[in-house]
Amino acid sequence: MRYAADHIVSALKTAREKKGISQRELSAKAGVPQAQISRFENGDVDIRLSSLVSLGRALDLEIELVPRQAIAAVESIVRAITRSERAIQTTRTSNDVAKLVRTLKAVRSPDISSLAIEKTLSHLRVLERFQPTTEQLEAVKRFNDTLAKTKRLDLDPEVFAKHAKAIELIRTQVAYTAPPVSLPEPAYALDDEEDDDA
Amino acid sequence: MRYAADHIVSALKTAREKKGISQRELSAKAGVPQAQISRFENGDVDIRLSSLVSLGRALDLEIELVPRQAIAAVESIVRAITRSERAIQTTRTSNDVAKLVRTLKAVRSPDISSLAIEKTLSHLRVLERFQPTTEQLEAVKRFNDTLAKTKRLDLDPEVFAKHAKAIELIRTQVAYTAPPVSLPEPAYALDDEEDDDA
DNA sequence: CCATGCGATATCGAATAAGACATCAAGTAA
DNA sequence: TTACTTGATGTCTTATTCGATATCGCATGG
Repeated sequence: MRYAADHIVSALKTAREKKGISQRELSAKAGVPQAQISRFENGDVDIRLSSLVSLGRALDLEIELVPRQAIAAVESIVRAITRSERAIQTTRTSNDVAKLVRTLKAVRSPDISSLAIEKTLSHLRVLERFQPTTEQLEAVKRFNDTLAKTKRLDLDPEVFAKHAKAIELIRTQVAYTAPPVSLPEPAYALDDEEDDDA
Repeated sequence: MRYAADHIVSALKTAREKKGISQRELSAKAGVPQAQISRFENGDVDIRLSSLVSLGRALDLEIELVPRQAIAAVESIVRAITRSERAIQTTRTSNDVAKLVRTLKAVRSPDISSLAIEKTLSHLRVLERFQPTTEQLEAVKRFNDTLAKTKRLDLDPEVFAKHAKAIELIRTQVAYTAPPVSLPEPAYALDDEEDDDA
């Protein structure tokens, strides 16, 4: 079924994804069955307000009625806040960084210097300590995707450089803008074969 | 039934009332049965999102998901806009002014000079030409309520003066801030026994 | 290969919103 | 009084969410 509330539906879904929690976790928090959440996110059901509020609350979102005149202003505020929100550190989101670390370590290409790889790895170590924004995490994911596609075989040095540059930029951003608090408990460890600090 | 969405419910109800439209009118606009709107406004039903959106749209309101961090800012914006919104001119809202005019004309009290009454009446004439904000209209309603309560008998001159002062203030505000457009068509006429312009 | 976690689906019964009426009491205007 | 409007309720029937539970295919990691 399609009903005229797509933006709410997709907003809730992306909110969940940004928090990096699964439908089952959200289900536990909100007290709404996972099956129901799935149906809801796919627009299969015309959700009731009480359920919507429950789900929203579990995601730190409130439902507001905004006058048409004000929605531009409101959305810009919301956008600004959302953008600057740190991604909640979970096993899942940190896995994106960990995964990239793992893959990079496996790269053995004649066209890419191990020095360049080391540099990127050290940037990732910084990302691990601070909490990157969801926006920044996406760059990590893109890097992962690219590496997955090329299967680490014919890795184009140009492409690699581009992604590496992106990571470096993020590292700089993070170091300057992220709160200098270290993670309460690193969800994973980087040190399996090296141990130098950046 | 009570479910945790009171603020939405009451917001929608007051929005409708501020527009001065009846449940039946809203029903026609939104395509939702009047009975359903009544039950909804009383919190008797757990409304579905599609209905909520329909009702909201008919009232120029959009549903937004706002991060908890942002709701203070958002609400302040919404408040600011709502407060300064011109009341939609309908038979109902203009009746508030007309009613006050009628009641005032009927006042015959030894404690209140007819001059004071005349003055207020002339202010009301200005209010009729311009569109007062909903906030300002409320002062008119309050005056009405007070007069209704006292049944025009033992009207306290102090109280009268206070309300009259409020109306005068509004008249000044309106003359300065309201758009100098006259109403497309005055929903009612003031001139039944006098015709002097202010 | 096996275990795990993910989102999507299916089924079923119970609860309930929705829709289409019809009133009704209270207030209000003529 | 009479006529009209408004919001609230009642009563049907139908449609659909909801909740509980199980399962599926898929991807990932060991």
